[in-house]
Amino acid sequence: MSESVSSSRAHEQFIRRLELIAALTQGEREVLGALPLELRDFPENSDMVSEGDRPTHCLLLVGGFACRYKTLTDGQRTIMDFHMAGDVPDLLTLHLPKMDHNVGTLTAVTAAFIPHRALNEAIAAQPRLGSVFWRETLIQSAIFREWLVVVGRRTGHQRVAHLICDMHRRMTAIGLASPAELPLPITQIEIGDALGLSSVHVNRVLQDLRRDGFIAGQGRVLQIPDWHRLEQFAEFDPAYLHLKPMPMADDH
Amino acid sequence: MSESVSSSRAHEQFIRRLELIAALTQGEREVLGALPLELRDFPENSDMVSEGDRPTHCLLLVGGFACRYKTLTDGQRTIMDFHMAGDVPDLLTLHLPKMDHNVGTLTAVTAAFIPHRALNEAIAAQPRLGSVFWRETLIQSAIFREWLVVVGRRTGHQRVAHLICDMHRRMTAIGLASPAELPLPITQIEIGDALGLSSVHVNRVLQDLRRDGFIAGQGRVLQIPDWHRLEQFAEFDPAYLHLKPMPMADDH
DNA sequence: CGTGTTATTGACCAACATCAAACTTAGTGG
DNA sequence: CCACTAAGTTTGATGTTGGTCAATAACACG
Repeated sequence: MSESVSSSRAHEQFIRRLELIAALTQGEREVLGALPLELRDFPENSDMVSEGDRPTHCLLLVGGFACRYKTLTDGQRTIMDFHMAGDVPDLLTLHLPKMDHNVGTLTAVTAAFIPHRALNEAIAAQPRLGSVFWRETLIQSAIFREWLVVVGRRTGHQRVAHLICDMHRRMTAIGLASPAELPLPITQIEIGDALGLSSVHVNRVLQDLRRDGFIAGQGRVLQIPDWHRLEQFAEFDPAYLHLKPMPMADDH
Repeated sequence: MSESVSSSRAHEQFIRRLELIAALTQGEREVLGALPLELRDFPENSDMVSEGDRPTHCLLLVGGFACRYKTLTDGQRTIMDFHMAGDVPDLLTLHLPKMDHNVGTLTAVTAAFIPHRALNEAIAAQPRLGSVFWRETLIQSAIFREWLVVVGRRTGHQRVAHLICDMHRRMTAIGLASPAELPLPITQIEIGDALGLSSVHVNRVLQDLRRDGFIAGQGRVLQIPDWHRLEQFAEFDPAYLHLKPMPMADDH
């Protein structure tokens, strides 16, 4: 059920993920590589952290997809963000001890538990790591702001297009997608929950986008004939992701 | 145009504001009280920080109201949050140097400039202050998440009611509102920009809320006959503000 | 080969946008 | 103090986006 290693694949993923948003020194990489991790598997559609929890660990996603969501009194849920390998969705519990929302899995997930204490010791040993973690939570914040604009002001078609662009950038950054193919691991219901649309409407929007040549491919693996065109349509500007320039960026 | 004092009213506001979200030691208060501040006035409806800027200072609001917003290509704007005395809306520039949105004034504003360097020195002198600032940015983040739910999933009536509850809590916390009266310094246009509604619709919604006894008073000073009823209607749960229990809380 | 989830379709309806105009208010200069 | 102006508020008429309900079809899984 659990296992403890030093500088495993999980460590590497975490380090590579942080290097997408900040440069790391060798000393910092070493401290990160020595973090104690306990791997654990979660089934599809289960909660990893729940509203009201006061966790003593953070969760590093190693495989699979998760989302951050709230459930309303009438049972509706709002998905506020998606998470994937390398993300630590509950990094905020370091300084906001009580969760005010849930983090749940979309697919089966493997995650590594990192004790708060170990993270704080890492920060103490390499203070700049504190800034990197802080920065990571600020980028999260920037993503929420951008989604606020998307959900508040754009049409259904633009919202769906924006979500596709967003996921594509993030998945490409960690090697899970390519300019050619985007394997989206989320249902139309979940897309609706994230964008404030009904699943019925999401379905119709996807058909329109397909008809208009913005997306292609059936099932959950999308091909996008013209990224530039899609991004333009969605008014997608990746600046809010604050990623350093990608190695194999497909920018015009 | 500018003035430098030690432990002015601005310092006190900042300290009191931070004490709403975290306990401070005497040493921490002293370091905060010694921060170099330069006061400056901004006219109504002007930008204090703009998208693309790389500020070397942070802005502490001392008087007046401001908002955080983005402008879309078609000229529409989305307001992502409101700010008031004691807030440092661009605290995030400490670790996200390039602004990805604007901060502008709603009313005439007095703000104090604090050099990044001074803030970093304060953190170095009292490391727990770093955690407090980090926490402050995390609460900002929690507010964005909550608004995401509100904008994505609630009716116009609930959105407006929620905004009123939100502003009331925050303004009461710093002494700008009471259970009896809420002097809202924002136009219906701005309410619409914040909630993803047209100003026409906001106007009709306000009339409905008035007719149904949720709000009273004309002009921009609202009276709320029954806070509990309004909060229930809005499904407002103040947990996301992460404020410590208020001295004169009006909880049931 | 059932059983449950997801995707799709159609019919109908409500919330909210848009457009345009009138009205109110506050501020400004004479 | 009064006209003049600009911004905000209010009202009405009309159209569109996207929701809801309900049923069917397509999958995935054991």
